[in-house]
Amino acid sequence: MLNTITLTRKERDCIVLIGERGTSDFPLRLIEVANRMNVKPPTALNLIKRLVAKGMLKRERGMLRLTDKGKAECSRIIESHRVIETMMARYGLSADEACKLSCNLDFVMDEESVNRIFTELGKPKVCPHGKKIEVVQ
Amino acid sequence: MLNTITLTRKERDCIVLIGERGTSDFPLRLIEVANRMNVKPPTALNLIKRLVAKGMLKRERGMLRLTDKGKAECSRIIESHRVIETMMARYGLSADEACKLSCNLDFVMDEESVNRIFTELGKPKVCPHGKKIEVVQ
DNA sequence: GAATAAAATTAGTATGATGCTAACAATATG
DNA sequence: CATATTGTTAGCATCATACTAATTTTATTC
Repeated sequence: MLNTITLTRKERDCIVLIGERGTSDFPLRLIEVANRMNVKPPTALNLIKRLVAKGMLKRERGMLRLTDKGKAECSRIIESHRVIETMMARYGLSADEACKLSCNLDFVMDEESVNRIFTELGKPKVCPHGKKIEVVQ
Repeated sequence: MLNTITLTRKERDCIVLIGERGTSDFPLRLIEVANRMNVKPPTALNLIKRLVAKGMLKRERGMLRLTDKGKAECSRIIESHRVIETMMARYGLSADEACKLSCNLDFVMDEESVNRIFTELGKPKVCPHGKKIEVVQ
């Protein structure tokens, strides 16, 4: 069963970007999202508006912050991402390849499936390459 | 590295459908592709035209056949599909869940990565559920 | 072979995701 | 305050997906 919350790939990338790099001290702004995603501000704005409409994101004086729902979704994605990545790495894929492929699955996989793989793998805390998840390819 | 031939998800489904069920005795026709993909004939036609343009498919008196290129691509996808599925099933996913998730990866994964997982798994000949690959969800 | 049925095709339209430029507005910063 | 930065709007474009309605083509059947 796939996850009920439907995100597009770019929405997924945006949530992970904001969730990963936007600490409470330094929340991201539109211009930074645009730059990091290699798109122009109007494109980023469009994406951001969709995430706001989906209840994932809130904007306060230009600052972009995930809502609780957005944080939960982001955590789920990152957890799924690491699980999938780790599984693939154990089967001989390079960390980068595993990461890229994982981005195609992490946001569509349901929690139950992730948990089942978790029990087999042990919960990995970091990516196989030890770096942060690269959201923008 | 992702595969250089870029297919959309529906193109992937269509190639696999034709490759799997279209034997040389009974090649599929447009109407059957439409029915099996649960779309109307014009939608199927559009898809088919794109695959013809990409050199994956040829049409002979209404019969749809994969070209050599299409056959190679289809084989690659199916092989990748089974490898990914088997890997996931070994980590506790149900056959159906593994199949669904695998459909998101099988057509974007490059041969080298597939082969690396192959060496770890042993080349599986069938899906974990022993059924044909379900292309249309 | 003509009539009918089935299949294929065209034309037109729609939606959603992604992306852009150009212009303008709002907000900071010096 | 002037300038620079940032955000926003409007308008447009492309691609994938999908539809209906109408027409044409191809098969089948009488």
